[in-house]
Amino acid sequence: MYQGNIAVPEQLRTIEDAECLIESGECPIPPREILDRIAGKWAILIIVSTARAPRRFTELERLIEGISRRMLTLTLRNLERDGLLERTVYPTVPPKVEYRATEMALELYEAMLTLTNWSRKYSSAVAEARRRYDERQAAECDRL
Amino acid sequence: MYQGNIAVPEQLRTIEDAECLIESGECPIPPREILDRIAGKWAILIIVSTARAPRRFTELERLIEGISRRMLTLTLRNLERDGLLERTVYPTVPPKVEYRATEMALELYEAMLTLTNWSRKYSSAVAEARRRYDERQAAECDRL
DNA sequence: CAGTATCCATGTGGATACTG
DNA sequence: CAGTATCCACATGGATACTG
Repeated sequence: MYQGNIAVPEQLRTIEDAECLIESGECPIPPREILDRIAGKWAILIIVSTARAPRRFTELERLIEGISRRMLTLTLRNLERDGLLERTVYPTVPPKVEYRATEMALELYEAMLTLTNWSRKYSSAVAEARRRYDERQAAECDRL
Repeated sequence: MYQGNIAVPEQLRTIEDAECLIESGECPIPPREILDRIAGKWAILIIVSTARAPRRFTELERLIEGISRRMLTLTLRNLERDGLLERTVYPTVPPKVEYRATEMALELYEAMLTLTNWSRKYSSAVAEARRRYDERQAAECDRL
């Protein structure tokens, strides 16, 4: 049995309690939205790549493999709007714009690491569970 | 300045380093997939509501407001496949099926709390950032 | 350079009729 | 009861031509 101190299930008996934490609560911005923001394919990558030094638009476009111009723009705007990215425009010709992760963003990234740690800890267990599940499905299929 | 010990930016200079953590790495299941799994609107709610006691299908359908039958089924299957949910079938008539969160799932939920904590800490800062951003946009619009 | 605007393909998810 | 199957609406996201 797992003996760690998971505080939450002790307090959360109902789905409403959980929704308080996940969906709404007293916060102006519900946690759900935060999750959505960073769950996107690109946001975390942008935060990380602007964490140590300011980056320019084209630089990010090159760094982040596979991102489209559209998605880069959209994600940058959203992150900037939420105060996770600082945008500095140098009014030169040609224009120069730099993006840099804010401290808030760095802490968010740190929080993300808790999840990646879980992932590292259990990834083989999950893989194993999937293998067994798929095996059972195949067996089921054969039987019919 | 933020003085906490964010370990990662120290180690992660390039986007490739970050991708190691977020996208791939040596794990059989990349963290990205885990994020995708729980980022969905319903997964966490299901995990929480099956955390303290087994729940039946219809029970979940009633508990989790707004979920469609289709999404409930899909999410349950995915969670079961990943070993996050235990599915027990009682071969009675009518059938009875119970779902229960595994220990792995509880730990995942615990990890999620780090994010909701961030959210609680910064939600007003984010809201404020948004307000300012939108205000600037409106002013910009007026000027044109 | 740093975007914006447009078109289009695909995926996601709701509603619901049907079934063992 | 516990699903499955089907249809459809909408959002997401890629490619890319164009612009200040």
